[in-house]
Amino acid sequence: MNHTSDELPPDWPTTERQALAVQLDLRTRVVLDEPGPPPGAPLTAVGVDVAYDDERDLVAAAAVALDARTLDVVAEATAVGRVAFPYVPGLLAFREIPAVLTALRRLGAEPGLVVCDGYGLAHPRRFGLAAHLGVLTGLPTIGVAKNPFTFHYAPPGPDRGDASPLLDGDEEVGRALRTRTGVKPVFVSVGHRVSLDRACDHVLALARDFRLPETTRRADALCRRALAQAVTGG
DNA sequence: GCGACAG
DNA sequence: ATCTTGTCGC
Repeated sequence: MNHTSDELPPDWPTTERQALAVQLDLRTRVVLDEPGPPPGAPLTAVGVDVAYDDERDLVAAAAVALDARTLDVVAEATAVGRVAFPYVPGLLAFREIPAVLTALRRLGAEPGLVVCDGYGLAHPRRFGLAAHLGVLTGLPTIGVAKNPFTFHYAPPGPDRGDASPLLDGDEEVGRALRTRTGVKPVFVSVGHRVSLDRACDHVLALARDFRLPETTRRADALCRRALAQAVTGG
């Protein structure tokens, strides 16, 4: 079985300067005026995540497809390759996306929604990982992050479902969403072809039993396994 | 100049 | 992201 990632996309940026230019170009193609898939209806929600071994210059990505109503796993795929870009705040997409694209190609399911680990429009140039992946694939995408990055928010109410705006100055770039009563919120932002209200509805449904959506929990576990297996061999 | 900084 | 023990709890 071939678990090696394909080569990088031909013109993948090497320098920060190139990456910035790509962001400024691609960000004009983000679609923000579609509501996205309706919550409650049949939906294949795909979680994507990436794990690293910087020592060995390895990256492992996972894509896990769930039935959004039952949270059952319906398909899985992984991809292991070389790290494509260093971690630079604001340029995370260039580090994560190549391996994620390979994993998505290998997934035997058509995603109705892709849930990313990180941000979409909540980004210094309004083009985070989730928005970038959406533009490259054409798929509806959202971002769910565990930290507020450089943004600010007033703590949402204490109950599951309570939310407050995630602010860049006075602009709402996402939402702090409480998925578990009394537990730190997650930070939701729009990627591509999904409204913020629906993004939060989907996150709440997917985070039925835990703070993080089941999509990201499954993808996180799988990419770690794939990385460990790649390092160990066999 | 200094601090902050998704994963 | 990753480095890392025990521990409390369902």
